[in-house]
Amino acid sequence: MSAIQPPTSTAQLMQRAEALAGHSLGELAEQFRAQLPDNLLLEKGWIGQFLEHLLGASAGSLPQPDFPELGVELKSIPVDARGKPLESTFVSVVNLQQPHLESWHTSVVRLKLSCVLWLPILTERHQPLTARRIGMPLLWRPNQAQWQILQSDWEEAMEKVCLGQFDKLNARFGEALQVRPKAANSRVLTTVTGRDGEPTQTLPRGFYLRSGFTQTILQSLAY
DNA sequence: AGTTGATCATAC
DNA sequence: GTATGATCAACT
Repeated sequence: MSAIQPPTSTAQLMQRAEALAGHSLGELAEQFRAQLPDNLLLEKGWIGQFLEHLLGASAGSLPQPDFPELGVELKSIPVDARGKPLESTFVSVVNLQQPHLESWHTSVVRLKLSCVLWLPILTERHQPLTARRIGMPLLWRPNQAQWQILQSDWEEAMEKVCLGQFDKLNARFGEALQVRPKAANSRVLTTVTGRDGEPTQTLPRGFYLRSGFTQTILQSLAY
């Protein structure tokens, strides 16, 4: 795959993204000489990483937006024929080690969600990767009500971390932003501080946007 | 059928 | 192990 220069403006990024709309992953893979994986199960993040390349993203695996100069985060989102998200959206890992050093204002969650370029992937169950088409991109900045929900969810989760309540740090909390495991498997553990200040181990977690929240974003911006 | 917990690839 | 990119599969 040839290297693609980072976009110099958000407008240019949007132009690039709009140019992808309507094309199938098969077409784009052929055009850019990329090798589509035989099995998405074995490379779950392939589509997202492919689109990053096509649009010139540069942040790599750093905890910052995909386009640092523009402050724009790219999210590919599988949607059905009605435009409904099929999955939740991973945002970032949860800092379980130093939660007291975290604040909402400087959090990676706030940084990444300040401006998101949603790129819908029209997806049907069992549909081959090559046949899936890119939808129209949407640039989203949270409104005041959305920010309030996100901050509230984030603070609720981080409070549990600060208190060492890792048993309560599950997917049942959070109106828009939920916490779920984020690891290679359930045997992966990370060292944290427990309820009584003692070192203990727990499963790494990540922040995810619930699909219902994402659905309202996509629908409100579609008109 | 929607949600929660589990899992896969890769770079460093 | 921790960060990125996510989807799968079991459970309710």
